[in-house]
Parts: sequence; C-alpha cells; structure tokens
Amino acid sequence: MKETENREQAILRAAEREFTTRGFDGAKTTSIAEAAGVTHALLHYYFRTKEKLYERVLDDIISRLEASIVEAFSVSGAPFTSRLEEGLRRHFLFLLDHPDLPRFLIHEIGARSERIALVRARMGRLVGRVFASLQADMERQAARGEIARVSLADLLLDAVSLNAFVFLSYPVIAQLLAPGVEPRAFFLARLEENLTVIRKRLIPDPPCETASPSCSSLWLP
Amino acid sequence: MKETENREQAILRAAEREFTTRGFDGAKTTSIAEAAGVTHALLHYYFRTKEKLYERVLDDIISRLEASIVEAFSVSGAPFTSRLEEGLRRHFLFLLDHPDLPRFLIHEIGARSERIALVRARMGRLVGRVFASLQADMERQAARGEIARVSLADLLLDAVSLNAFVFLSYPVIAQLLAPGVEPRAFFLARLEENLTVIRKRLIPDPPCETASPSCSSLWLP
DNA sequence: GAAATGTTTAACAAGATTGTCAAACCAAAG
DNA sequence: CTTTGGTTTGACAATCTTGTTAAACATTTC
Repeated sequence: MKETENREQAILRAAEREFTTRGFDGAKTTSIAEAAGVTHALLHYYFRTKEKLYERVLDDIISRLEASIVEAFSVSGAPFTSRLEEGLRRHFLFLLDHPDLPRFLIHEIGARSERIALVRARMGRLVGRVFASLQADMERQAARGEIARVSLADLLLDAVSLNAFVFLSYPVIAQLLAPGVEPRAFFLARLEENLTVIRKRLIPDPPCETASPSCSSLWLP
Repeated sequence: MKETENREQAILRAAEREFTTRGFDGAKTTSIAEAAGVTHALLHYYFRTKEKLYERVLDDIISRLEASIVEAFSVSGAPFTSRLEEGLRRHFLFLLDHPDLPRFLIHEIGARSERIALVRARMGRLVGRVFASLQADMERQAARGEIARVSLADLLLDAVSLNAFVFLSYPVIAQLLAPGVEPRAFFLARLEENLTVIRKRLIPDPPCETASPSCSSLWLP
C-alpha cells in the first residue's frame, strides 16, 4: 500500500470540512474529492456512498466531542464549583478549536431526523457520565448552603447554551457587538462572561432579611 | 384573478416550511410545489427561481422576527429590569411559536455567506433599536446600585443564547433531560430558568464585608 | 518475473433537480 | 361572441450529482 492512509485520511478531512460547513445536502461528493485531491471515483471506492462517508464523519466528530467533554469534567477531588468552572473552560476552548461543530450538529439533528437516534444515544451516555460525575459533589456543596439549589440539568444546559451560542451566532454578531476586535479576543471575553453568569447563577438565594437590592421586588411587577 | 392570492400564499407557506426545516440545499422546489398543491412550473411562474423564492421567505421571516422583538421591548416607562424580563418573555414565546426559526437562521448564515450581508444589516438596525431603547434605563438603575454593571451587549447575548438554544437542541435533549414531559411544559420551565439566570446575573456584586458564601473565594483555585 | 491483490482512473449510466415554453385555460372588457 | 390579459399545465431541455465499471496501474508475494 503506497500511502493509502494518506488518501483515505485526506478524503476524511475534506469530507469533514465540507459536511460541517455546508451540511449533508450542501456537501457534494465531487467537491470533497476535489478538495482532497483525488478523483471522485476513489471516494466511492473507499467509502461506498455519500451516506456512509457522512456517518463515518459524524461518528468521528461525536467521539472527539465526547472524549473532550468527559475529559473536561474529569478533574476529580476538587469542589463542585471548581470542577464545573474547569469543565466549562475546557468545553469552550474545545469549541474554539472546532468553531463550526455546533452549527453542524444543530443543523443535522434538526434537518435529518434519521440521525437523531445515533446522536441521542451517544449524548445520553455522555450526559449520564457527566451527571454521575458531578451530581454528588453538587449536592454536597448545596447541602452546606454554599451554592443555590438548581437542577444539574438546567445548570448544564445554561452553560452549554452560553458556550455554544457565541459560535453559532458569530458571523452575525461579531461585527455588530464588537467591531474590529480580534476573533480570539472576542471569544475569550465571552468565555469570562459565561463563567460569570454561571457563578452568579449559583449564588445562594439570600434570606432577604437585609434591605439588599437583590432582595427587593424589582422583578415582580 | 381567481384566487391567485391563495396560490401564491400557499407556495410561500410551503416554501417557508420546507426551507426552515431542510435548509436551502435540502429544500426541493418540486417538494415545495407538491406541498402547496400546485405544479412546480407555477412556482417558477410566481417566483422565477428557487433563489428568489428563498430570498422572499428569508425576508419575510426576518421582518416578523424584527417586528416581534422591537415590540417585545417596547414596554416603556417601567424600570429596566421589568422591561428586560418582559422582553425576554415575549422573545421566548415568539420562538415557541416558531420553533424551527433559530435553527434555520443559524444554519443559513453559517452555510451561505452571501446571505450574511442582508441578515447582518437588518440585525444591525434591530440591535441598534433595542440598545437605544434600553441603555439609558439600564445605566440609571446601575447608577443607583440596584443592578450589577454589565455590558448590555453581553447581557442580551446571554439572554438570547439561553432562549434560542433550548429550541436548537430540543430534538436531542428533550428525551434526555425531561423524558415524558409535555414539550410545552418543558419549554415554559426553561423560560423560568432563563429568567432566573438573567436576574441573578444582574445581582449587584456584594461588598463582601459579610461572610456570605457568595463572597467566599470558592471559585478561585 | 509472474500471479495475485489492492489502488486509481476515465468514461459512462441513471436519476434528480432546476428552469423554460408553447399551448390550454379562464375571467373580464369591449 | 371575441379579444385580451393573466394564470396554469404538461412536456421538454440542460445540468448536476451520485454511483458503477472495466481497464490501467502499482505493490507484494511466491
């Protein structure tokens, strides 16, 4: 075998780029082959059909995402809040390395319902692991009154929403909210904001015997 | 003209459904025509090309979104926090009526860069109006120390992230986080969580002379 | 070096998809 | 009734896209 690994790998890389930026329907096997520098017949030789190539790419992507998130929350022994912050930080930095990934996943699970089963199954395992890993620590800290009582599901969804949406909306909001700012600087600033939001979400609800403004009923009409 | 309004409208409705659920590339003019109950030649008679039909649909959608958001924040005279809460509530309910809209916009602005200019221009006007409408009120309340000092851009992006992402991720997370819960109940619960997050984000940073847990350095390693 | 096995290509086939067109249709105006 | 104008259709053309195939090519093995 000459450098078959390279050819196959080249096709996979090109396919991932094409699929993630254009979606399944927008991606053309001819474009992928061209981008990989091979004839499109070779693409079919290696991956049979567009569908199979897509599945392979999707599988690879989810595996990497899964590994990255599990690893992100694996810092053990530290208090819940530290582990959470560290996990969110790594999650965000992972997205910074794969900025098109959220858009791709979101689109494909919505547009192509056949995929949902696969994605959901693997996400299920992933969420299960993260939950199991954090739940006990969270309860412990909540029991001590150090953090507010929140459902872990809500809290994590809050965090993922904040982290992912910056990348989803970037093309529209960047010039709008921060014209002229370096992309990386913009994203890192958002990371800090996101962490602040989550931290504050966990501030215990004060007993409200003080006249503190946060206890006033500003929010109640 | 027999009921031409109805035919044209039927095509537009079918096109919006098809485009928003499948994206530009996934949508087929034949499917749209079929769904609208007309021949596909008629579709071309009214809208010339798929591209033009798409532009029309996109334009309509953005107009409705724009109108809804401007209206959502138009409650004048109330304190900033009330206006914000009311705006976010209405924004969320609008999305509840158009659950595929965030996915559609996010995908299209990412996948088809030609569209960005149009979307960005209109979003620019929209954000400008909302900003102008809220900024002064926000400063006033911050000056009184009733709310934390945050950039309005960050705060609104936080809120939109939280509101939109539930809909984006719904197909995957629903069964995972809340199995068996009615969709509407699930979404409304999320709305409350989102409002809580934003409220807490605005809690003024305490002076930290008390031993309150929120002042401890739990978050600093 | 010849056979066997795996890789690569050019050419082709089948089908889908967008878009056009001339003719049929229909409603209203003269 | 006939003309006129916009509507609607069936049939067609052009192109794009996926997928196949037979043959050329390379590499290993005996």
